[in-house]
Amino acid sequence: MAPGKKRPDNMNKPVTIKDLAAILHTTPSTISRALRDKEGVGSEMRNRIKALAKKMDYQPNAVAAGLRKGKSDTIGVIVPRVNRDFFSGVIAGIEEVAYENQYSVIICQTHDQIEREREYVETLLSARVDGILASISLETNNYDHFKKAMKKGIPLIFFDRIPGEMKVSRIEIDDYKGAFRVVQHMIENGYRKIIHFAGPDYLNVYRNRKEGYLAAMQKYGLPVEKEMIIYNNLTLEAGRESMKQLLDNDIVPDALFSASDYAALGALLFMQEKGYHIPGEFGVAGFSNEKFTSYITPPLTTVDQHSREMGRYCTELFLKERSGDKIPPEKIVLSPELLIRQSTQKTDKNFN
Amino acid sequence: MAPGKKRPDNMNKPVTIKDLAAILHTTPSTISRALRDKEGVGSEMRNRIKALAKKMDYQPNAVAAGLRKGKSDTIGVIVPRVNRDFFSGVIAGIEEVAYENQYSVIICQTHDQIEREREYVETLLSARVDGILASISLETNNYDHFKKAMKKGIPLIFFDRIPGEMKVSRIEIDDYKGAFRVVQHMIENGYRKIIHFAGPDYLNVYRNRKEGYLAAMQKYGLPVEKEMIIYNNLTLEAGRESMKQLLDNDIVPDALFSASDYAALGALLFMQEKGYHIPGEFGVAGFSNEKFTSYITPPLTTVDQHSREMGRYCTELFLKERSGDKIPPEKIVLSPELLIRQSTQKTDKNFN
DNA sequence: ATGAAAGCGCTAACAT
DNA sequence: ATGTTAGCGCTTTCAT
Repeated sequence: MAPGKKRPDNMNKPVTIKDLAAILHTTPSTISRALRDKEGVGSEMRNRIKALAKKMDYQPNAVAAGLRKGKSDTIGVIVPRVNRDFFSGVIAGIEEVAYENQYSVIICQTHDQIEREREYVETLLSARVDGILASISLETNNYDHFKKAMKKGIPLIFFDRIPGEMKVSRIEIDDYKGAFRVVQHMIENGYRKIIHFAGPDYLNVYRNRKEGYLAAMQKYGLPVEKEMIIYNNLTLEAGRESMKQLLDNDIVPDALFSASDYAALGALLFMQEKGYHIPGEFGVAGFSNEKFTSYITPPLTTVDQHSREMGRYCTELFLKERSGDKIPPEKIVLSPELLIRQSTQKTDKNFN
Repeated sequence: MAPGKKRPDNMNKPVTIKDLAAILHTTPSTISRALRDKEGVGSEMRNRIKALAKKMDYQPNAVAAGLRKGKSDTIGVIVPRVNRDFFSGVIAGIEEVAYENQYSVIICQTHDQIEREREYVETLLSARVDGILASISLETNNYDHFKKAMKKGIPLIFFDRIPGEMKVSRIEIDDYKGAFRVVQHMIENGYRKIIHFAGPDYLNVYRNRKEGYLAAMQKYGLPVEKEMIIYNNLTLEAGRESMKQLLDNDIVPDALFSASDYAALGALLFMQEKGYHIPGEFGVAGFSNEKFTSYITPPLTTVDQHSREMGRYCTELFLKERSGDKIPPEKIVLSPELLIRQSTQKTDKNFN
């Protein structure tokens, strides 16, 4: 050692259980047991150990423990984006239950890109997370990366956006029912030519919402022309643009059921600019119950997806699968909640 | 071994570099070098190794590597809540830069509780994260847990909500300037008795917004009575309730500058219900540029905090501090952006 | 270019 | 109640 060094033995390296053991003339195993409140340590010894650990500012090393135990006490969560009310609601729910069970949560945003999704699955597998909770990206139409995770035997649970072809546990809401109810409500309120903004058909949620829409229309004998179903990427801008194109093509519906609140908002704003009265001349309903929907004018009819509960259930599903070897996949379906607001109250005198 | 077992040697244990080494009659060190593209491996050997790794579905174990290297390639992020547009924006920014630099992100929500904040700091230290990015909870008035992290020498960077007394790197927006500008704008638009919804004074952001408010009022010679500054918890409900109490006490201001968009919205809705015209009879401005602010009627004047940029800068600050021993704390101050919308346009004929 | 050896910090099986 | 031993999977000297 060169001269001029500081703190000869108190180098700034973190304290380990070995250090503690040396000081107390005992062994690492005893320290380990004491600190984790395992039995097999005398109460006097236990107290001395805990006191010393505190005094020396001992910091357990979860990485080392993880390596040894073969688990990390960490859950990986994959979502398209964190800044959607729905997803951040789910995350909040996941985090709550995880916290209650001493799990950490690693959050990954795919930005709706399959490539990022792939890389994140790799990262999570490398990190040896104890489970993966995922909602797939808009682009995801191939599931090899998830199948790989399954093959490794790590619990994998999907929520909301779910790969159709995989046999895994899942939790979703009844999108079909939610859509059916919205549209039924609109029809009963006097709307007839109701168009639909849809997402990609290979995503269960959008397919089901579209089916619900179609079923309701059919039940009431209302025709659905091809042009009445518009596929777009469901953003605010897309909603506005789609609406514009419809009018430009002289297609004038009297209502819209959008698979997304954002696209609904875009259309709503556009129609208002064009001078249409909402809900009098044009009714609008969305899906997801984004926070803004209740604050806009008029407040937007939408469907609540119980995001927080979904997150909680999802994590509970994981906890159940965690230990159990080969529990058959479970499926939970939550009931959506129709939130009737002013934007679809064509006939209600109170609103007009 | 009992009979009836399956796959005698191909047990379902994950493949390790040792396994690969045995198969290729070489050693773990060579495998490790090859897989990580370190020099010192013949190109033919390297190819054979990579091919085998792929074929055997080898999954690197980041936990083991982390233990060995003493780092985890993970950043811990602590926020009050993920489902605020501001925080989820910051998270999005953090995640972007982290991803570009092969870092994972662990997200922790304190729910604005100091106790959770403490526990999460512990968790992150145990997990041996390479850095902590944090925005403190509403309750946090003691910083021992963060000081502990600092003492361990792990990079700690605060954003937005910052402990006053600590000498650490930080990134914030100029809340004072933002508030000053809003209030100045309101005064210039003819509002006189402008009240303020404030958060706790020990949080820099709220203190600064209040100071900005006071400075603007003073500059224009407008008196600020004690009753004109209302401390509440800045939720929608609190905003509504505070407004109600003011009116109940016959205090009738002609405008509100709220330190939070949510509280501003609560007050706005309440005043509308009471029949006040906004912005004609009552002006309202908020702070944070939550998404809903531009969709409500009337759209809410507010201040944008450049959340995404803040997240990006914050992570870049971490990257800078990561290796460098004892770089002096840096401080970045972003400029807020005043978003003038209809809710404060008292005198603008276009709006009334 | 490759191999041998050591060890990161912890836990758990097996003694005593 | 405590100690001994072994090893999780990897990276990194240090040899050769």
